[in-house]
Amino acid sequence: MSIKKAISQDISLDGVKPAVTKEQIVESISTIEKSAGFLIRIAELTVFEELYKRFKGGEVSIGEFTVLRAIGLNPNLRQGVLADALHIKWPSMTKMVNSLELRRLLKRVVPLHNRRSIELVLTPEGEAVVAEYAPEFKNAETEIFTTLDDEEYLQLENLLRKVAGWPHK
Amino acid sequence: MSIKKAISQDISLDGVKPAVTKEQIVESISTIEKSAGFLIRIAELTVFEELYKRFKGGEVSIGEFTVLRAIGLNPNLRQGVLADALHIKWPSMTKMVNSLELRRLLKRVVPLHNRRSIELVLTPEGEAVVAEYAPEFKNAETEIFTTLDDEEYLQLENLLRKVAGWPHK
DNA sequence: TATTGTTATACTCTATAACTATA
DNA sequence: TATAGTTATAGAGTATAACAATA
Repeated sequence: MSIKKAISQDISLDGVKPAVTKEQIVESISTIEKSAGFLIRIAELTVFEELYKRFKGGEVSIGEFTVLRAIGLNPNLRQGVLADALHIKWPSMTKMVNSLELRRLLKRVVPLHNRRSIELVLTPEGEAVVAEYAPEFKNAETEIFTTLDDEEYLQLENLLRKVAGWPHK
Repeated sequence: MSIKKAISQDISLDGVKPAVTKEQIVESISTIEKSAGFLIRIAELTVFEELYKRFKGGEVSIGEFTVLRAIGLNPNLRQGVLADALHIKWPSMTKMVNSLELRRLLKRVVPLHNRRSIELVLTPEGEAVVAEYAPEFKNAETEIFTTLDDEEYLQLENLLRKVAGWPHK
């Protein structure tokens, strides 16, 4: 149930005055939301829930799609570098890459000049999966950010880049 | 290892030309980051990692602190309303509240006018925990958002509110 | 019959440390 | 000795459905 639905139901509960009024909730929100860190968490969950709807039951998870797309954009990206860039722990990345390799969506390549390292490339099947789900991802984004106009979207993007330590304007 | 360290190590690897150059990484970042949804995820992980450092080994987890603080700000908040507001599933909230109640940090109160519902209030011990960790949380925020000036911080806050569907300007 | 919360189960994700192979 | 990745393990968090109590 959504917070909005919960609130509207609460304030009309059986005609009895509720313990928590809409005004109290909004007040609490105003207080809690002073923390941008908290808001990032809530926004992230909002994004996840929207993406989850579109990816569940599909061929790849949201995380797997993100990894595959990153590899598609950066063929021969080193596994550890990719893990660090996406904030995925190395053991988790190993497991994910194992699974994706078993499903023939990517290949591990060991370069001659440094046989400790592993580079990742998509198979044609992997590229097909990226192509298939990219529109879903895009549509989810459109849905998530409907409340922002173009300028606000770009502003948000740039501010988040700064927070994450990525290149920005 | 941080992405920056990984990159700097990679490009100077044994004096051998690496398969992935810094320029390629930056290029990939520029492409991937077109997605604000993805960036919210990365920013959220950045926030989490900073908070995690400060909360690990402590009396409460980050999630528990967030719940306790919300209850402190909103005494007698209904359990389900709180769960929805924080995007925590009801079964998870039940388990967390069980644990917090066992540790005497909060109390469940069943109101007379609706004995299905459960209201939450902090115990004095719970209030002490909130008071103890609130500065840690604040300091983490300061650390996380050093790259933003005051105006940018407020902008980010407002944009995230819009995305999350919370009240905004 | 709808609401509120709990239980049970299975699954994913994560953190951590110990390990192998290579440089 | 340092780097790159893997394995093993234990814990936290989540989704889902079935359940009980109350309205």
